[in-house]
Amino acid sequence: MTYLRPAVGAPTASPPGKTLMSDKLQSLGISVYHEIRQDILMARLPPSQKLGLKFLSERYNCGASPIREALNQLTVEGWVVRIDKRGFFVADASPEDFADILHNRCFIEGEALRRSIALGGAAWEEEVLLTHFRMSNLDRREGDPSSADVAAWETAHRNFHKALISACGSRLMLENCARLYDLNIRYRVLARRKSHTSRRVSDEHDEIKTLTLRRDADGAVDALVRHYLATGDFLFPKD
Amino acid sequence: MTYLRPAVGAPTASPPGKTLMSDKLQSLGISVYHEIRQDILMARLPPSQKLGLKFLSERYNCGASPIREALNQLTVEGWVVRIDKRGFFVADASPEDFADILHNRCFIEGEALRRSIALGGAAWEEEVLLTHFRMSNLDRREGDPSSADVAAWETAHRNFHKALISACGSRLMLENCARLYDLNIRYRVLARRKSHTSRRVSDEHDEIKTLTLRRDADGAVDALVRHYLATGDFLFPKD
DNA sequence: GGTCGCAACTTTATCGACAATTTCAGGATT
DNA sequence: AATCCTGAAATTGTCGATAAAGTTGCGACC
Repeated sequence: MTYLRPAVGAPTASPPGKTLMSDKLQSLGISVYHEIRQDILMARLPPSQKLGLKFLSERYNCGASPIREALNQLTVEGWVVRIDKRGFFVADASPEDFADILHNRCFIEGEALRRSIALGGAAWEEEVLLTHFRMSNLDRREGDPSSADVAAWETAHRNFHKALISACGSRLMLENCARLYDLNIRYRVLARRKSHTSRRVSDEHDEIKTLTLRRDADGAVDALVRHYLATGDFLFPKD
Repeated sequence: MTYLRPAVGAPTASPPGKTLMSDKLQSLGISVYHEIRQDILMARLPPSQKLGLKFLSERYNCGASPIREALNQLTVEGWVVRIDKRGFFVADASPEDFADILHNRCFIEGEALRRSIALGGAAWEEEVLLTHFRMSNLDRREGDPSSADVAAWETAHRNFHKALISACGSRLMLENCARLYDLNIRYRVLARRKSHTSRRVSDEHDEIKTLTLRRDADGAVDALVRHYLATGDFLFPKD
């Protein structure tokens, strides 16, 4: 019996020749974890969806053990809710939850940016400049973007925001921000709106970048918070 | 075969008569999770300790599956580090890590307290008053406290700090604070100092309570932060 | 004498099977 | 007609066994 299985979405044909013994083959549980996480993030698994072990075993093509492993991790991270002896469910989504995420982002990421501006050195400045430039290039393309373009922009956008706060000096803060960022993506997908194409988001990013590199902490944090709040209003106008 | 096992630390004798079908019997994985977590918190499992499956299976008297389940959750929470295909280890501890926890506590819990003071109603005020009173009573006992006393004080202390911020209105903030609180306990235990008996901690708690109930947000937050920083200095004087 | 490589041992990751519990549907009773 | 049992089906939680790594120790070779 073998634990190997075809990579996700890849053709069943194996790569030529060597099996490459320990070459980066992560355990099954971890890769399934990433798959499920992505599916929840992208709302392919909608909120409150029942996550039966059998259903998931078939969907992700593996045994129940790796599935349980993945679900456990997702439970702690808040993507999945577990009801003892009754199974797993995709976490609910609500406007209140979204608002909570939004305000926590403003609060924590604002402080992280402030500290980065205070502590960041030349390498940090260059990283901010670079990631912003890369994102801007993708921004320029108009028309109907392919899904590959969207994915590329998503990555560039994440890298930019990550770069902004990367010099804050606190591991816990960075982890927190990363988690909040992902939680937020889910709501962006659920609202089925692409904020980056419909608003003048690139102007907002420009402003954040400029004020940050100018070491204007108050201005940069203010711009960042306004950027987030504007996105929030755009996604859920009523609130 | 049965999955039941004697409760932790309890005599092997089973309760008289009925097996009480679904009465609150949580799954094995979850109870083992709490046990391991407590052992790490209390440093009975020291930092960097290798957590072999066999070792844990015997220590907690169950199969490997519940152990893996528990370890996975602990990994996400940061208590345990997992190295792929190489096993699990108790997370390292370092002065830098402690400082990070400390500063994040000051920052987040300070804000949470501020919001509680702004939003809290009569029920919140009563809760703060009550939990403080209960802790104060335990504070008075001098001499050599039994371990039961210490545990009771620990609980009362947690409840007081929890009550302070309970009206902040943000689930994420409360979760964050709870996590940071626990992370901090570990360092208190590692430093093998009981801050509550060696300093005038009760005075600091009094001050926090009084300023909070007076709705003096700036003063209360300042007192809280000073309280944390003082504890930090006490535990790791050099930093 | 030190380093490299092979082989036995140890440990992790996974699977399939089994037990305990929940859920659901159908029928009897009030 | 609505409610409450009852039993079957489905699902979760757990275990022991197995495969595929990693680790260690010993001997050969430079």
